[in-house]
Amino acid sequence: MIIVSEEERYGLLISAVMRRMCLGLSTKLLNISVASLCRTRQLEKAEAALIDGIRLGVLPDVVTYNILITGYCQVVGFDAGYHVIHRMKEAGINPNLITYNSLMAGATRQGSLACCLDMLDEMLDRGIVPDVWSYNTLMHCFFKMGRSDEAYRIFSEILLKNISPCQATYNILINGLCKNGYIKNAMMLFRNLQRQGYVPQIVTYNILMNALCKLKRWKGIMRLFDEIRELGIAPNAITYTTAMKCCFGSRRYKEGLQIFFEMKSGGYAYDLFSCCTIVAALVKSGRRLAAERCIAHMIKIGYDLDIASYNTLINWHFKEGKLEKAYNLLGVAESRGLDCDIYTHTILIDGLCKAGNFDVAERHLSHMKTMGFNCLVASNCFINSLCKAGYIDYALQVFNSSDMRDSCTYSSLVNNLSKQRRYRLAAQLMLSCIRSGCGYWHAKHSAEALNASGSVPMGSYHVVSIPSDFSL
DNA sequence: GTAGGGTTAG
Repeated sequence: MIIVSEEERYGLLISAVMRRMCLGLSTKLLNISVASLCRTRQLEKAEAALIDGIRLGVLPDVVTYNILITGYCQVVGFDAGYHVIHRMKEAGINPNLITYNSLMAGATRQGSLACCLDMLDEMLDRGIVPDVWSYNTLMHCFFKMGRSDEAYRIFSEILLKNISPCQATYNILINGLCKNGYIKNAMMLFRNLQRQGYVPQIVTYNILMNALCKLKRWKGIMRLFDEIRELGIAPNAITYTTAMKCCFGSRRYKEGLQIFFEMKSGGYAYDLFSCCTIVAALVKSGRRLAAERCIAHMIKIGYDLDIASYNTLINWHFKEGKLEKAYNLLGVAESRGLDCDIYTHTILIDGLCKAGNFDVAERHLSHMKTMGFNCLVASNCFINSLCKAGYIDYALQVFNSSDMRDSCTYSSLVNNLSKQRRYRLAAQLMLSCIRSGCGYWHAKHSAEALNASGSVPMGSYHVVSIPSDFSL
């Protein structure tokens, strides 16, 4: 038996407490550093920090592993995140509610409903009670997969189980309804909630504004935008970007730029998203100098450009007729490991067509098809440029050999056929456009074509004068 | 853990 004095006993006690305090503090510090590395996608460094910690006697806890799981899910994918659970078990740490919620979020991000449901099952098997966030995430996952009915069932389950929905629950519900085409229902739900005293967040307004933007409902958006200000809710960069996009999308460049100036004068740092929105609009409306100024700003700030930003800049070079610069920039994007997406290919094809390089454009179009991309817009660019360059019969061949068409496809053909006074064919195409449910567009030549062909009663459409020397 | 950017016709 070792005899220790009273003094020694106190000393040992104090040192144990100190060690524990130190350990607690250090694990917390370790977690902060791992979290910050994971947030900046530096997983290898996060792992190195973990190893260093263990070497120094600082053991990771459940929080450390949960942070790692979130990081792996975000950077690599769900499987990599799930793998961390095995490491937790080896370290003798049990996964908790946050572990499974993070994994469900990871599964949702990559659109895997099966994994999301598996995580819920595993959670229940372990006797962990899901919270509002588990249900929020599951609801989000169902909506993301287009399964609105089941998503709504999860919302009902939240209420049935007497779990209090949080702000995000309603946001996810409203967003899910909007993204699945139930914008009217989402709007009604929003107004009903407001009548019941629900105070919407800026996120809620952003979701609704974005939904109306897709419908090109400019007035509706502006009403919401005014409402935000009346309620004293502070708009953020997303609100401004969405409002601007809607203005630009409906060709209200003046109003869009006004919002941009309001954002600037309000001291909002305009980020990469808003920069791309503005540059794209300036390029499209031919405001060359303003576009250049904005691009110079983008470069000066030193944003970490992603593929969408490169697409914006590549498109700018093409519109300026600088093909070589466009290709160089594409090379830069690829060398940075960024994958070209549907926009990149479409922009390339459009750029090639506008430069009159139809052979290469056509080859790239078939290459795009073999890669499994949806080529509707790219094909429309090809058809439209062929028409404008006078190769309208070849454009018709391309049109007839493909079943991909929308109102843009018809619009290009009808307008250009009408310009060549080939009204009969133009009218036929226009009617088949309307019959196929592609929608209708307002164009001088389309109306001419219809009126001239006598296919529909005069006055049904926007009527314009018909050339006096016209004959069918 | 919920919201925003980039491509075609008129």
